[in-house]
Amino acid sequence: MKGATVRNIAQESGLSLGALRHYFSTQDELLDFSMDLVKERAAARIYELSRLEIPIFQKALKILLELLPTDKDKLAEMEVWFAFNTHYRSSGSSYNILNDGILALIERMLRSMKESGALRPELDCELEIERLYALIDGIALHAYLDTKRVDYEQIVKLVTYHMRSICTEEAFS
Amino acid sequence: MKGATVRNIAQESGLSLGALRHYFSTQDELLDFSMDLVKERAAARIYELSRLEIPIFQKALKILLELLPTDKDKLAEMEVWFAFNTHYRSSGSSYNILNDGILALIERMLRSMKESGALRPELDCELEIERLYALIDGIALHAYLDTKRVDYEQIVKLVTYHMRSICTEEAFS
DNA sequence: CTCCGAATAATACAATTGTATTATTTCGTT
DNA sequence: AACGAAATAATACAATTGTATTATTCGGAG
Repeated sequence: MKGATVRNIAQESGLSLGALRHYFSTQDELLDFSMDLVKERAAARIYELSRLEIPIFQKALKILLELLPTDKDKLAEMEVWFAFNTHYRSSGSSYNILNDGILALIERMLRSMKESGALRPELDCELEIERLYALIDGIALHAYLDTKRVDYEQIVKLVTYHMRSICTEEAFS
Repeated sequence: MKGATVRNIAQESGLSLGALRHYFSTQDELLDFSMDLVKERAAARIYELSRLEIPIFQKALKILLELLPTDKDKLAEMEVWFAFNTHYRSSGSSYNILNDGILALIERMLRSMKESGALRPELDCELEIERLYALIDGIALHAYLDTKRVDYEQIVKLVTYHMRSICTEEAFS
């Protein structure tokens, strides 16, 4: 957040301090708005993905890879997300950073896979939801912290490996 | 980092500005030292765990649960860790926050489990290391972000579930 | 065209904060 | 006891920053 001063934001957007203040009377308002914007965009991206009509295993992989920071843009987005999160935590703001919709997306995905028989029948669906959710965010965290080690190829390998381990043979053949 | 001002730290430690400055001539020095301290303590805790002499499955569970924020203290430590991480990223400091030794610990753990036959033979050990590492940090992240949902019970259930899924039947009977 | 409010700009103000300076105290050594 | 260096304290200074104030410009409705 070091650079997210009102003056910097004003300059970068080509406005003066007064002009910017006309729309956002306080810095917190400005930051809240920005975070809402990021969340809206992410939600829209996720929604689009969930409406794809392709084979279930490929679709699952595609969705999961879209959730992960597999390119510079998403990596930067994640950087921002973490910065905001830390800021809100330490500033005691009441802003709720949660609910990015990823959990709900993963839940729908796995339930539909279970329904269609793509999920191995002996698995506990509830726990698989939590496990996949944690795994995805863990990979995201590692990609964010150590991009060299957890690069794109590694991410694909890991996600594919996990999905294979919970799917029936027929689902990805 | 909002409250980590030189003045606050001086006051909380019962020193004056000048006294504190006698030991740390700059704020960055002070923060670097603090982070090193946190890392040292974590490393010591991890080292102790790795020397335990108990059955391999119980030992693995014990170690993994120790790595996770299963109590207020470790949760607070994680909060600090994230705050520092974000600070260092945005301040352009050259401090290297990486290498907490967790990856090395998990690698040793899984390799010894593979050696002793506790790991299911059909699994890819390299990928299982990365998967478990990501899963642990993902659970940690979720516990940090949403303590209500990912509480102690949930953490135990998830970790146990995953370890069972990669261990042979004999390993945890 | 005129007028009025929105939009923008420039400047000011107070608070915080990192760092520097200077003076004073403490304490072990000779 | 005396000296000197380390330790501590108090104060000062400059920079940054959020916010407030005031003035000016713009653009459309009447």
